[in-house]
Amino acid sequence: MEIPAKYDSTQTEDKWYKYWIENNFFSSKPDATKEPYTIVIPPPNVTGVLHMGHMLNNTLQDVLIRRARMQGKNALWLPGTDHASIATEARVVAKLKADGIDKNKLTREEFMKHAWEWKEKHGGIILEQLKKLGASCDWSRTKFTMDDDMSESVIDVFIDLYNKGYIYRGVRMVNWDPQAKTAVSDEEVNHKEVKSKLYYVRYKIEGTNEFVTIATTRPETILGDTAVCVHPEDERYQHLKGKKIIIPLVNRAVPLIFDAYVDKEFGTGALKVTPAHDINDYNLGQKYNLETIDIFNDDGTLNERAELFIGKDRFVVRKEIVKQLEEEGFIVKIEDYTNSVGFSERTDAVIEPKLSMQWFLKMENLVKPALENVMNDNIKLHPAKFKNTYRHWMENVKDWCISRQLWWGQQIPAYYLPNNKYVVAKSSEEAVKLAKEKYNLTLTTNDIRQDEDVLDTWFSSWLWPISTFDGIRNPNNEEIKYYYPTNDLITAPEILFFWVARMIIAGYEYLGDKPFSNVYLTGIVRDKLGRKMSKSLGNSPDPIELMKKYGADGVRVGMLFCSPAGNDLPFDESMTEQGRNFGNKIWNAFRLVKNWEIDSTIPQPKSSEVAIEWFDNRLNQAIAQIDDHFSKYRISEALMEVYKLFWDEFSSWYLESIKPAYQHPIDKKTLSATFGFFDKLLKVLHPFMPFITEELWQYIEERKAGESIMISEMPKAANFDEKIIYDFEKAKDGITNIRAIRNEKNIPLKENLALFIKNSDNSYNNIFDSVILKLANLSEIKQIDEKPEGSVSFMVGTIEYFIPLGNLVNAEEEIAKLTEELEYNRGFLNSVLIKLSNEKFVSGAPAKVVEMERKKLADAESKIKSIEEQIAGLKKK
RNA sequence: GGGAGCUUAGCUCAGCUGGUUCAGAGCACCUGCCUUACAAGCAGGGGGUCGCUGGUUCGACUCCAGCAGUUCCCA
Repeated sequence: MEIPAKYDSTQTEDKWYKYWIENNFFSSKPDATKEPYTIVIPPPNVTGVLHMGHMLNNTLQDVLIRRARMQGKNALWLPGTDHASIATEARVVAKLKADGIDKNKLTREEFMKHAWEWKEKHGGIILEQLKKLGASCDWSRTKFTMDDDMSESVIDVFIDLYNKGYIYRGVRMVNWDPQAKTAVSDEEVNHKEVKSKLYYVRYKIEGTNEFVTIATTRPETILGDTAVCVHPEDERYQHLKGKKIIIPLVNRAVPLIFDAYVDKEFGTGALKVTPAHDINDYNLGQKYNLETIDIFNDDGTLNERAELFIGKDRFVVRKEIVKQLEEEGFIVKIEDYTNSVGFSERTDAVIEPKLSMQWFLKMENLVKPALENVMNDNIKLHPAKFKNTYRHWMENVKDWCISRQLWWGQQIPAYYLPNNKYVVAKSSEEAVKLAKEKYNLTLTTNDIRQDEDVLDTWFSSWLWPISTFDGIRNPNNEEIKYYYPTNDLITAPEILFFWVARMIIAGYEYLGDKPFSNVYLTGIVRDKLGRKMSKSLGNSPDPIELMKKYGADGVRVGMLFCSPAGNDLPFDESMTEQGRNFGNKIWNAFRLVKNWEIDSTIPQPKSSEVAIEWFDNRLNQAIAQIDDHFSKYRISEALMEVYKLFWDEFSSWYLESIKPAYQHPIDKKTLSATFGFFDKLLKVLHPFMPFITEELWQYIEERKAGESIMISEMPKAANFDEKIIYDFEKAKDGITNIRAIRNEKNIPLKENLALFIKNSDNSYNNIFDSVILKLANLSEIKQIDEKPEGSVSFMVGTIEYFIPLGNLVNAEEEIAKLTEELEYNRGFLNSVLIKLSNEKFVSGAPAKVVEMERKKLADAESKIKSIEEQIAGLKKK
């Protein structure tokens, strides 16, 4: 097989991906004889397109899954998407609008038809994109959170939790998006610093001519005020105890209450209280039993309860009411002010805290096993620092608002009855039956009305590791029993609470077991300036373009290089370049080896024999280190280990050691050992760089149909001899020193040099002399007792090396160099002496440490002695 | 305002339960090389008072306290 001079990723990636698919390598079925290894994908938003965060996240998953597969496990990576109710519905509404269709004119059924059409057409792009990355998901199992079985699981869970008393309906302050006309979760609110005004408004005190002045950023809510609050110890207001306050414009008399919640220093120390439109005011309202006046419609306009400005938008009213307050003398002053305002993540509308009837899930009890099993490491978070955050959240958990005022999603299975009660049932027929049982009502399905709202998307995805295996509807089915608990979950810390934690809760509630054993939290991909990558900033490269340019392997490696778990990843294209360069290096190393002529009659050179012995040990050592990194989820460090192993150890040292002279053949033994190494290296590399490793592995020898590196066995770490590795390091040191001397003295590599070694303490091991001879291009290596004349020298440990250079040696330069070294060693010796003369050190430190210091002392003394001798020798001349 | 984390080379990060010449890696940088595997490369090299101040200890990058800066979470 002829091998192209350049690696072209565009020629290989699609080819091998197709090959893997055709051979069903990604598919997994329960198999009791094999250990399962399972990852469920964090389902991307069905409207989404691949961004850099997905790239990082899915690369990590693919690395883990490919490695597990090669370790002989039954590896399953289960893919899918979630229905993202708000995002998708917004997208569909916008599309309809563009087509001239108003959502409000459609029935629910009509709208859903449009939405499904949109989903079939545009959803799932992201999964196709993942294939470009090489993702080895079992595509036959692709799930969607609104698939019939998945939806049924969600509804079953709702009904079950309701029947257990965990779900209730209640009025609560929620984050209201007046544009999308739905409640959104805390996580879907972005807080931004906004320049606004602080309005000082005076409220008359009933029955007096006195006023109390409050400060507010939202004067339009004055119409909903039902109290004024001051600090109980604020002397300015003591005399007003028991008085009523008159709300301007609407002339409503409200109580003055005293509560330490108020900050005496802020504004005037007097706070207007609007329980319907501010969460803190709401709490005060609860505490003091205040009236609650909700003055807003769902779209953010004022309603009749406001009495004034009815039908006008909240921001219009803000301007108009200030004008009117000014005219009527209520405004004291207006200051510039910066405050934090919540915006909807989806529509960017200003969030309105709003009281509304919603469905809630009681969290207090459900949370207990989820907290406990993370704290005791039954479920491990990587990095572990997230345990703190997790605990903090779980200990302060609030009830989960699970209803959304949307259509796209699972409709809440609650049915309202004519008697103003409701029942929760799987179908309207069952609801009718329940109504009969519970309230003795004889009804038809036409007499009842199902709740309009849908469930929060997270109320689907929290079941993901269970429902994808049908474990809610059939908790004893073969699949769930085999694959659950899954092994690793790879996701972003941002969703630790509202997805990961909730999956853990659901896992313990429904299967009595954790959903996964390890959670690997990735960092956030940022640009060079440290900004989060986002569409609106336009600072994110297109991953598909990036893969075209650098190859999927290159991008994978580039992303992993600087992404230790939990650390943000400041992305720069130069990293993918480095990844591509690595691929190039592997390619060329392979070409070198592949193109050697073999001559089975020539004997194996000594240098090759020892180099093979060394690399075999070094390889096993590296594999052990890589295993260790993986066991600690240090994926980027595992990659770095492979990178250095291949580039430095294998290419720069091993291949150079065994490389035959130009146009000379290689012996059989060496070549076959080298291909053996290559085979192992490619396997270790495969999880990181699946495409190029497959391409090259197929080049090593003719493979049969259906053979692939991705289903081959991952090399296991064998024992290794540290002494050999150590001796080779010393040999490298020697070679490097000689090369430096060549550099410095401008001696070309072609010119032979001799090397003399003075081995006074007999610690020199000559095992790698043949390699040194070859790589440093020496004519001889000789052990001597007396240093030779006219030579430059260097030391490795306590061994002295000399290279005779005749008149190339500049005595002055040598003396200067040696003197500097002498100074350093004397200083070092001194520090050791101080330590050893310290009585407390000698008696206090462990014997081993003291012994080490004695050895350092002896070594330093011998070094100093030989340097001094050398200097004396040079000076004699 | 409450909580957690981080601060080591120009950049991104390792450095486990204090003790080998322990101050590391990759990239970037500098010098010399187009040496027929690879210039997307080869060979060699420089660079850090481990945020600051104290404490514990024979010994601190490592443990403790305070301070400063920074990030995140919650409010």
